[in-house]
Amino acid sequence: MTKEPKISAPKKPRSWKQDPEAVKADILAAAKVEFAKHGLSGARVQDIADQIQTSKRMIFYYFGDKEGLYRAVLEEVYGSVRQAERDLNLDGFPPMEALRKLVEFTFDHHARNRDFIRLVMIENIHHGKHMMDVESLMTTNTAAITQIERICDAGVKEGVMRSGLSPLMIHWQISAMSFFNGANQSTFSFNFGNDLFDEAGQAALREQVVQSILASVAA
Amino acid sequence: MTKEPKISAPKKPRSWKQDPEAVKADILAAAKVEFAKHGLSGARVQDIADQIQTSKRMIFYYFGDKEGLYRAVLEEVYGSVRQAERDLNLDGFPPMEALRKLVEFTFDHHARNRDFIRLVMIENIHHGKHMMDVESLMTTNTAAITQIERICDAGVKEGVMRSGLSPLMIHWQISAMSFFNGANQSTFSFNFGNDLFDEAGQAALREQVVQSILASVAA
DNA sequence: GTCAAGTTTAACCGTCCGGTACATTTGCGT
DNA sequence: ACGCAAATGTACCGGACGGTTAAACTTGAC
Repeated sequence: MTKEPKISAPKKPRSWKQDPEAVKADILAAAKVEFAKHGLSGARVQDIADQIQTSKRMIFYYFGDKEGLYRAVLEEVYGSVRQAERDLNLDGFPPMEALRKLVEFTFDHHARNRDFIRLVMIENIHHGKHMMDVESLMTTNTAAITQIERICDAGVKEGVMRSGLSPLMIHWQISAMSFFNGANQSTFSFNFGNDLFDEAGQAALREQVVQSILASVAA
Repeated sequence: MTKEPKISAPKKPRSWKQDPEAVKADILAAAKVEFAKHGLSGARVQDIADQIQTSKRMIFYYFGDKEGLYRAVLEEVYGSVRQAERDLNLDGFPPMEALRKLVEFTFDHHARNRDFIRLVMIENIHHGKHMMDVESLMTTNTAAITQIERICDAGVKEGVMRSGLSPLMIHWQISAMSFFNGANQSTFSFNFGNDLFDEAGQAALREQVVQSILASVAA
């Protein structure tokens, strides 16, 4: 009842063999959960080690210190989000439909990845100072913006969207609402009730977000 | 250069007189800043005491423990926000204009109160568990919603707004964007550049938020 | 078989920090 | 003046926690 160890997928036998990559992956996965749950200072290195079949020592061995581990987690989660944005291809659809799909995708993606949201919240608490030290994140994230840019260009050309739209602002708006939905659920529902967060409420909210974005770009 | 003590406004002389209310207020003000800066586990009780003319001892004397102090801070900041929402009166204005003013007020209010935003972020990290223990916050916050409800009713009656609008969702949307603007500035600007956060960018963003809300309620 | 590099363990250390014990001072009522 | 309770100062404790030490084990190259 008290222990539920192991996270690693079945890879190498690894009973007592050396398999550093798997150990690192296990640590990273457990750390992601633990940092998302408790924040940087709130997370306990010992607790992370306890989650999996390894020792605290190994965490420092592979990641240097607690902040190094935290940075590795950031790198991983942001990397996969950027990848997801690159993979999303909406070029075949008419502009308004493409934009709708993009909003829905973003909304759903945030709803599905609460750990990501929490890690971003935590990083913002720290003024983004740790992600600044992650080399792979130093490049500006262009994929998400150019995606919207293409949609807008097409939309304007077809006469269904206003001209002079700012793809960056549109992305900001979509992110804002998708993010807030997960990030502030606790305090919002405490203050205003839980109606927006059951299944029906979330569906309505999602559609409302879509509508307001579409309405604000329509010609 | 190293010390900048005292926060208390000029009240009682309080050179070495007892003035518990002022001490409590000082502690609360310093704690608000410190918790907003570093989070619950990240904040140091000693640091809070160092900010003002008091000792760590007094903090535990008046607030019991660290979490008690944190709860007191939550109570104070949420209380003043709710008060601000109650004080805002837009009844004299035409519906669309009233809604515009409400959005602008909310956006600006969040921009001005970064400490509040950060404390709410922190409380959400903790799943809102501490605010649940604050009695004065146990009542649902109705003022903000009924305000919007009145505007919507008037708007529908005048034929300038759609019927079937959800005041709760509108409030959610306004909050989402106003909140995100302050909350995620660090990570957003790191990922997508700083254009939205200089003076011109903020003005444009504010207007964009207004426009998208108005567009989504328009008849 | 030997050796070095990589990997893992268990025990440990120093410090930070929330919280407390206890003495002391202050203001007020009488 | 005196007593008493509220308020404050000082010194300290105990445990948690990030990080380290030193030695052992595993593996593969030669």
